[in-house]
Amino acid sequence: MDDADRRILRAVQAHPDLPITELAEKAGLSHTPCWRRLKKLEKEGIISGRAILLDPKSLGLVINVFANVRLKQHDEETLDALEKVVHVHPEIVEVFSMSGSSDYVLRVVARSVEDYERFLKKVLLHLPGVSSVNSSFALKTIKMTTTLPV
Amino acid sequence: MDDADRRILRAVQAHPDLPITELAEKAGLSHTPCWRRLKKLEKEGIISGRAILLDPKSLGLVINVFANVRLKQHDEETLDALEKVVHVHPEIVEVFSMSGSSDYVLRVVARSVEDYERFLKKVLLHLPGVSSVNSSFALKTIKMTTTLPV
DNA sequence: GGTGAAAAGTCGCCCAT
DNA sequence: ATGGGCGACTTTTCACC
Repeated sequence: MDDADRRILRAVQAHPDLPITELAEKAGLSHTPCWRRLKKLEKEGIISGRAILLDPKSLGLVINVFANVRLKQHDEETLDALEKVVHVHPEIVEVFSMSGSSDYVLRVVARSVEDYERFLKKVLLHLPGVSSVNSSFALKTIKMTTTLPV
Repeated sequence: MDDADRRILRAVQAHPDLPITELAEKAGLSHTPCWRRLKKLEKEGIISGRAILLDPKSLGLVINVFANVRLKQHDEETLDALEKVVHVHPEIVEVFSMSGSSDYVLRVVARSVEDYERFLKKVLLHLPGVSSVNSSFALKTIKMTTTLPV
């Protein structure tokens, strides 16, 4: 990864659906080397994929909750089970294991507070090893980006 | 938005760079109506855009922090100023205004704990109206998706 | 790395149904 | 609202500087 690679990454992040020729232009290269580098970045996994971004509001997903989860057991099986099962639920969009007072923080999207409450009772509280879930509601999404600083 | 639209959205989310013909197939339509619906979904803003996803680890961005921000002032100017200035810093990838004990939660990426500490001192603590910042470090990213349930 | 060009595949939009 | 098809454009590959 040299500076040209970084310039390419900055350009694709800012303009994900620009044709290679224009991308190359923005990165200060011509199309072939730019394409070669792009492929290399994909193969190496530095570019991990592409995504379509949907507008949560349009889908009625107006509720964003941070669920702070504490466990009663911390054995490996319990952790592995939990870390696997969160992938099954599309309402859970982010999961981090944490230092400090929570064991995990999950970001959960929902259509309404009632919806979230149902999800909390039916799913979150029954995740492997969970002892308590402390929910913080977002009032508004101020910023939300997939663009990383390179 | 009918059921065909939802099938399309599910298909593009799961396979963002599939050619329209195959997408249409997965959604149970043929290419033209699928294409028209996709365009409509984009125009209506339900599809808000595309993105390239980079692997944070490959970029050295191994530190993920939730910064819980409290304000000393809650007047409109302060809030507006803060909500604008977070867009200037690419290290801040998510910002939510919150109910409960924090006014804002920011997710911040960094290359190291020292890096984060610098950012905390130089930027976060000087954001408009901030009285305190409580940082929780993620030990590991378990799940992180842009795919929404439709 | 850059140039140019040509092959393969998609897309965007027309049509007829 | 669906399916077919065609020209325009991109992506991808190549040979060569």
